[in-house]
Amino acid sequence: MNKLRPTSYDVARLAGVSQSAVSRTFSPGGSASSKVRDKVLAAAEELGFRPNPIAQSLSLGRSKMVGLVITQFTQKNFPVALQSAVEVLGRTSESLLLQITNPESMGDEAIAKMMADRADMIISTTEISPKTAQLCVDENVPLVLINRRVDVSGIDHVASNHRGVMRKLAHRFAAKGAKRLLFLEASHKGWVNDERKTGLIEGCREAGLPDPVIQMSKYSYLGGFETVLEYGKTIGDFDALVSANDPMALGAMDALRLRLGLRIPSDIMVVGHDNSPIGRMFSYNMTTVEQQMEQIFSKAIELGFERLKNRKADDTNLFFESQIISRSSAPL
Amino acid sequence: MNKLRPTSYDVARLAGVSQSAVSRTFSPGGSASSKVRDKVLAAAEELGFRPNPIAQSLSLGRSKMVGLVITQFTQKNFPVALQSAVEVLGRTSESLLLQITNPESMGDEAIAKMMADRADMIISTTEISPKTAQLCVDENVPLVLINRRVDVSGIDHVASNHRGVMRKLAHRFAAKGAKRLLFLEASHKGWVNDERKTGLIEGCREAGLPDPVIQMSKYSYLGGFETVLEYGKTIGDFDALVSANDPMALGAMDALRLRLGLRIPSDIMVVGHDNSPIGRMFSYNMTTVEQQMEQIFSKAIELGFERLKNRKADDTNLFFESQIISRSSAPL
DNA sequence: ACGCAAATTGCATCCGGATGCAAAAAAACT
DNA sequence: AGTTTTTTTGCATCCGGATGCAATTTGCGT
Repeated sequence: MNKLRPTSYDVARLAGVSQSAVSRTFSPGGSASSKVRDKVLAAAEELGFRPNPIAQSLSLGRSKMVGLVITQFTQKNFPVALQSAVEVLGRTSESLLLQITNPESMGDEAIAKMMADRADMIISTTEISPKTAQLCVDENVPLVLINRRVDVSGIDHVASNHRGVMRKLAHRFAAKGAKRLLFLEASHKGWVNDERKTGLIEGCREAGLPDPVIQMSKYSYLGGFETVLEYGKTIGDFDALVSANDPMALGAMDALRLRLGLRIPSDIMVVGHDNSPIGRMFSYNMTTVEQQMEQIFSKAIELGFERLKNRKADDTNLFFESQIISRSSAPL
Repeated sequence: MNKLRPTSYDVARLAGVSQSAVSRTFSPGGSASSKVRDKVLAAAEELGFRPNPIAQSLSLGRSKMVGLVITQFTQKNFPVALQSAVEVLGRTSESLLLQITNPESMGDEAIAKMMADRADMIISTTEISPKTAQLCVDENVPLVLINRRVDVSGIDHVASNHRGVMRKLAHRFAAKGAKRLLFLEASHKGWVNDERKTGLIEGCREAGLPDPVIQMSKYSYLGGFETVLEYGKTIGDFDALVSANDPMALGAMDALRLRLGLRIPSDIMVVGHDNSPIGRMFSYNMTTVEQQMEQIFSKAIELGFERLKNRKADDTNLFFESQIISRSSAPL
């Protein structure tokens, strides 16, 4: 019954060689004659032997696991991000260790848990305190932040060019004759929100538009809905509404159409952010901005590996261009 | 620079005790006098010592990791399921090892990878072949399937009572005077789809309604949309449309309202499935069915632990009651 | 204070592979 | 064949804790 898994010693005995020979056969650069290798492989096959990854981890000092700390966004690009990470990791021989954090809270605890679990590197999309970041640096655990900032040397950052795409958006609006823009920023602020806001303002100035009105809103579908209602009919004074994320934009659309009786895009254009699947549905068909999530994760993991192998001295700070996806809520 | 992490030997040396004393201090049932324990804890604190989980795994033969194999559903309850799993695991001292599979493919490969990674147990929401299931049994890795079936002894199953809630739904429809029901089943079939269909049919018969019409549809928003369009105006002959999942239901709603000009619920009621956040938005406000995901995951993990401790001889086959969430698309 | 049981502590070994080193074997060169 | 160089191979040890066993200490009873 208790059929224990065979070890390298079992294989060695059956093959009539030493345990080291077995280990070398299964190691990429191990020197073993083809004669020995064949005997070992045959014996391994017969016993169903697979090297124990835990023993390997202990011996090598590497766990072959990448820790991913990700914020939970029920409606946003959470699945997309995860999917990207999994796909990228599938190509390496790493496994995925996951922690999920609440969007409002810091990820420090989650990162600490990853360190305790001995993840080889940590990729995080959560806010993080400099103290925790420094801890990673001290312990030589590569940490790569995605769409977040922390001012600590030894940490890599990969992000979308949030500012750039928003500037481009402003120019597109200008080209369409839109003048007065309303920007819905998230009450739960952060670097991304700031970048987007700044980009939009910069773009408006460059294009000769007046500064957009900045309006704070609760970060959710309901938040966007209620914020628009508070404006009431006066929201018609704006030519376009730009949201820092999709859920708020969707809430705004529903308030504009269902409650205020405005038409989109003729009365007011709406642009969301992150290309969540919801916005693609026909009843919204919302113009939005898409981040290159897969590329971002891919690069993040690559950077982590470079640090692991000590091939890096400088901090990387990389940006990927986002795409504007034009749909009927704002034909840009 | 290369500040290696301290080991139990370092702590032992500093505290002036043996390595075993350190180990025992950090082990739950270890016998250590308070004098020694204090010295060890002080030394550990000073050095920042934390037991190496990899070494523990090797020694204990347990990895303290739960493997979760989950199907990717961009619009469905994927985040909910994951969140539930993470919350439940947070209460144990396990970590989460994740694999994501394509909904159309088998999870065998993912399960094999989990076994290779030496997960203590595997919780899966993917289709799986009996062969792979048997492999888990043979290797003594507890496998618990969620909302899936496999006919192998030694595997536990936890699922929602899909059939039961659909029967209840039929009764509710009957009470509202609805007679002719249309059931949208997913082209990508499976046990869940069958259970839902069967339940609805049973419920209709019990309630004295005619059998529902079963219509296959592509499993997606667009699938539901197009399927409804194919019916055209004749879909108005039905009193209610029930979908095997949310995305199809949402697509159906949009087709009904935006293309066919029907009113929901007065012309036709619509019920989705899984309570995805989208359905909650005001423009849909869709009646749906909610599964007790957190309880399901919690139970699944509990069952896994019981098998790990050999406290189980029989196969468990457990069902949790789902809730009907009544909203305006079908006020039930 | 003495005897015995119970609790504590250290020693040695195990978990399963990886690897430096030196011995042994094979290949290459006079 | 004799010698040097290159590969193979095995031995021994390490990675960092956990734990059975025996030795030691402490506690309790009289």
